[in-house]
Amino acid sequence: MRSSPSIKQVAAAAGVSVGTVSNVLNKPDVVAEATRLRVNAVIAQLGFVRNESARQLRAGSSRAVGLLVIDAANPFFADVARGVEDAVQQVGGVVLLGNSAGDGERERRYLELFEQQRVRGVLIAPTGDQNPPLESLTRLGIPVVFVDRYPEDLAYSSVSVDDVAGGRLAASHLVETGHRRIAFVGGPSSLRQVRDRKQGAEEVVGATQDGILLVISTPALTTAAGRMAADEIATLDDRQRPTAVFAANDLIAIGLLSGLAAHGLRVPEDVAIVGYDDIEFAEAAAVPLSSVRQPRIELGRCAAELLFTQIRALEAHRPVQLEQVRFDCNLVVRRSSAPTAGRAGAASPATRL
Amino acid sequence: MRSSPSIKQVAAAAGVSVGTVSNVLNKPDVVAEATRLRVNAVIAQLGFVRNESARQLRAGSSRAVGLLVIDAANPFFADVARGVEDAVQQVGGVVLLGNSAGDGERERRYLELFEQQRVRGVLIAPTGDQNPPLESLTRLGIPVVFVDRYPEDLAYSSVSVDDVAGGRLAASHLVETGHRRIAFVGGPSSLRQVRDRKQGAEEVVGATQDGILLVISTPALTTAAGRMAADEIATLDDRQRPTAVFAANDLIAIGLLSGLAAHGLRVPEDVAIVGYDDIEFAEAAAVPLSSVRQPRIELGRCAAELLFTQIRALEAHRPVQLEQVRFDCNLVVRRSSAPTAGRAGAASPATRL
DNA sequence: CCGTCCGAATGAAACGTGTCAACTTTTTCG
DNA sequence: CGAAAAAGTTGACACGTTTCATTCGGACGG
Repeated sequence: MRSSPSIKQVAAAAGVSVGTVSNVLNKPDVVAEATRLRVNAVIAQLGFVRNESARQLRAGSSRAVGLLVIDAANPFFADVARGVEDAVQQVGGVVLLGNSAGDGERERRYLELFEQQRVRGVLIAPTGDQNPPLESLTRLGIPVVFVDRYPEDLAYSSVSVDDVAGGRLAASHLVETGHRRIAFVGGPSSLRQVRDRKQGAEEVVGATQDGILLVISTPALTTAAGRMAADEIATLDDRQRPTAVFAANDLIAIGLLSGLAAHGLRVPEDVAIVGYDDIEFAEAAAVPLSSVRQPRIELGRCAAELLFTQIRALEAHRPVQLEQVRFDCNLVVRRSSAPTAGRAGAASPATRL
Repeated sequence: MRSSPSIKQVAAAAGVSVGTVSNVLNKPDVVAEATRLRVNAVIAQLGFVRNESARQLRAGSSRAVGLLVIDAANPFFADVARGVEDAVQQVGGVVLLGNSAGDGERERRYLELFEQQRVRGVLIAPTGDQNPPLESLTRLGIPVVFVDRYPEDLAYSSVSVDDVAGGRLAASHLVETGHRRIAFVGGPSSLRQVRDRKQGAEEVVGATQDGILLVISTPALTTAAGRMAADEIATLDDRQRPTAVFAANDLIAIGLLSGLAAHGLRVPEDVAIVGYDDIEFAEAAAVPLSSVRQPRIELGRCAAELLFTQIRALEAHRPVQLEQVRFDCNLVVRRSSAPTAGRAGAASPATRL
């Protein structure tokens, strides 16, 4: 057999009209029990599968929500996606997951796809510097919510974490434990997350008398990039080398960890490290990683909720209320940034483990 | 504005017929240049976005491929997904990613969704013991390829790795480095991957004179489950405790690692560990993890290719050739299973590091 | 000048579903 | 028992696109 029977064939086989079959499918309570059972039996027997395209064409709305992330392989976004999926499943929807891989072109292609599919709404972690092309979506009446990014023009709802504060948190910790030569490792700087975290660190380090912040740019937020950055750090002579690194991302941090180890540099004795995101693997890393924790799953779930309220408002023809939700982040200190004997922590009373 | 103009409105605005607009969209070369430019201008000006549902309804085929994995948060499957996505993108398709989370019910729901969407094909890493309900798909003429699972009835194409061999590889290594009390940690046993890996280990351990394989079942292949298994191992007294563990999965292995450390047990001195998958984080783990490496991305890419050949065959009304591709796996030895002084490795000449 | 052929454009017919006013049957109640 | 209300069912139309047989207007060859 090649294709599913249509509603019409089901109707014929069950001896009812197409309208009745449609009702069995969508409003089972308005059709008499006997009829409903008979139709359902025929449906099962014929192996009928409703054609979602036709449904959508007629009904004018899909059940899908588009989610576009920067890096689907990053456990941080995997967790965000899980939060989104949980929330969307609960209301009977489905998630179309796109991976822009930090590439504006791929981002654009996915958005176009979402438009053509007439998704109910879009959740996006934008990759580029300025907003991606979303006008077309809004013209179609498709609401958009930013994830992990605060839209400076406030034209969209958003769920985010204050990355500048996170950067400050990480840098303060390093400064307080006695570090003065600190490096920031991350990139590309087209990512706002990266810029904000760096800025936070700059503020803190700049406020010290003698602190200095080196910046090592990477092409992406991956372990491979972290390993390359480690090579760079290792080539510096002892006086130039930072005693601590703030990585824009746990993947970078983990790459640094193994890269530095390969060069015979110890963490935290020679170089302390603080990462960002507190992904599951941070705790289990070669040296348990200090990291700025974000509520990953909650971030996704909340973004989905925000999207739902917008969708409901649109459907009820009520005015759409934009909303900016900011979650708190907090620092989880582990061994990778533990104070060591050689470098007394100014603000930490206990200097040895 | 609320909804995109239809092809009809574009046609009216451009002073042509709908058929011509459709041609501009799909066969630009059959329409005169002047007309084409004019129509394209109108499309841009009106912000027309093609309705994919309508296209699909009429054309009868979608451009989507369904991918259903057991755990989207597992970096192994994230990499498989990347391989799939690469291949699908190349031919202008899109991927619908589903996460069964090891739950047969969710698996069923996603398959139903894929059917309703009339996806072009389905790639599935089945969760349950027997085959998931795929008859409906084949009835619809939607080809299915198994990923990371060999279908014993050979009713579907598949891309997999010989997990029994992988299990033997891991266990042999442990036996050769002198271990006799070995534990297998993993579950649920409804997963064939788990059963096969265990079987491979059993074969090897059973072939020794004095070897013994403990089995510790876990509810899932997650770090949390690994940590719980570590608790169990830690409560055993020294004589009962295995000197080595073969984890069904790197996530389990990483969980074990941190769990054992929390109980003061050293890896590999007290307990050696070998994992499975060789995910990116295995190398960077607290103790670099020995692991059975699978070609993750290649697995996904190959599965997609297999699916494409089936789709092409179906479209050309040629008979479909099923194909079973098996990739090799190999063992990557790192510190977590390095031989230690206390336990001379029978087959390894150097017993100390 | 006629017949042919060719590129270009047309317009109507599907595709499978949801909707809804209209119709029929059954139930209720005075 | 009959009228009115309720419950159940019908059938035609619309959604936006693709497809394809048809038409149109010229160019070309004889």
